Amino acid sequence: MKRNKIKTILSSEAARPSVLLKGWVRTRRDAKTFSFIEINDGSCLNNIQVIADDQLENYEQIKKLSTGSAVSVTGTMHDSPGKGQQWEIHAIKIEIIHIAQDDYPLQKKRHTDEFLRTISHLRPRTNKYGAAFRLRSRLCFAIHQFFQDRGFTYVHTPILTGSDCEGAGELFQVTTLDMDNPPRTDGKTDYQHDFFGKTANLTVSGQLEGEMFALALGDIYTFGPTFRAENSHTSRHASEFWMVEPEMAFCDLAEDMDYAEEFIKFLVDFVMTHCASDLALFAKFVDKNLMKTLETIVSKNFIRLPYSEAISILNQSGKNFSYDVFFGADLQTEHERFLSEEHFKQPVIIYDYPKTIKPFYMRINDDDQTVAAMDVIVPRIGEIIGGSQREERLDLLETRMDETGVSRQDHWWYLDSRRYGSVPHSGFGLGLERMVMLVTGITNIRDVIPFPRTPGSIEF
RNA sequence: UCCCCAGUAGCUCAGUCGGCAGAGCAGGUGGCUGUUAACCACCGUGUCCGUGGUUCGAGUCCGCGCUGGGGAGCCA
Repeated sequence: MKRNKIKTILSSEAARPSVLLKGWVRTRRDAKTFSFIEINDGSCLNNIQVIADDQLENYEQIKKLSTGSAVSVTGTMHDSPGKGQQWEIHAIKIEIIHIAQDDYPLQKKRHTDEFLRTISHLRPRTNKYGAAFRLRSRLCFAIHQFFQDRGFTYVHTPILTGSDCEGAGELFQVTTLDMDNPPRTDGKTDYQHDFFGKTANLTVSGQLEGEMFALALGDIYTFGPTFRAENSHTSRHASEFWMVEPEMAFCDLAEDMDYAEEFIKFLVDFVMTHCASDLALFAKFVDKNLMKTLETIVSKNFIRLPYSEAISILNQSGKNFSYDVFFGADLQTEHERFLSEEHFKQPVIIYDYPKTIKPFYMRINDDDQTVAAMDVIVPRIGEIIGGSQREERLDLLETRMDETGVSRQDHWWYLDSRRYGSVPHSGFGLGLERMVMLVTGITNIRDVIPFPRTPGSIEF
């Protein structure tokens, strides 16, 4: 007999004559002639209650089942007379697979997130983290569905890269050289002897390679791990995270913003529809306003605000910001929070930023002062999407590269795309973890990554 | 990298003015009960983060360090 998942059993319309469950004991309570055992198998948030009668041949062993122990239960399904559940299982046979040691760190009460981070290998066994990682999985599925339904091609851009000047944060270097005794030329490490014959790094973005495929396959997306060696200790940054980067040919900035808004709404609506019970946990224990926030995102059109107007609103707000606001200044966290959380109280897309604060590949607008860039700002999270229309005009792109100190020689292949059938195209990047944070209300990125990597921390 | 806060039992935390180290939960034993973070009684638990100093005396005050957290910068 194949095992039944608890999710399937609990959602049954009618009682089944025979079930086989395998899972872990969450809690056990003894009655006079039987024992209540609550079992969880990870298929859903809820436990199933098993009634173990003292007539079972191994009842003395069953009474020793501690929290965390693994069991296999064969039994019959019945309406539960107790409160809190529709169904329960009357055990015919309980096979003890393993009894957890009594120093099992997870208790039948609330733990702090900080403590659970020190036991990342066990925390997915808790309600909250189980829900978070199930939800993360569903969100990844939804990301693929959104793009596949719209005819996008999934492209695997490289994780090892020879490019070292994309300007998106600090890079992790990858080498096979003997770090205690590297080959040297003129006193400096000679990377001609390294594995690839030059320096190599972990990717900080698949965008440039993604553009090459958009200019061949039309609409593409990348979705994979991304690495930043920035020494930042905040609740929103990790050294290893996942990023989704769609890239669309024949697409301008307005259409790019349309896609970004439609995408976020699709993902939020998807989890509201398909992850209702897990979401309910977050709405109850993590963020009381969660459902209201999500409904706002799905129902309201995102505000679209040129950067110059954002500057005006900030200057007229009467707020005393720590950082000055003027045309040419990068928007700080306090400014973004004011706009999305206080002024508009909903997602805002800010676009047409000054070229001086944006990278070389963004398309210059006719005013020659701004570029066709856009950031999607959401309450509580801040920037969740950053994107732009790309500069498709070879001469303007080369000028921008020279201005910003990006090597034309190293990017010869990138420039080739502007020589052979160059077309307007656009794309954006969405941080998966920030999306998980948005839909769960979890405030620390370390709690939405199974085994998070941050500066000074790579246990597990 | 900068600013702020914290570190006491397995976990969550209290510890007053510098004067014998505490509670709840978890664990153990017994009892009770179609129970729901079950309940009741009893029992055990310490490098008070480390280090140096002030003091008759430091968990408590001071210096340095480590670890964790919050915020900023940078960004997704």
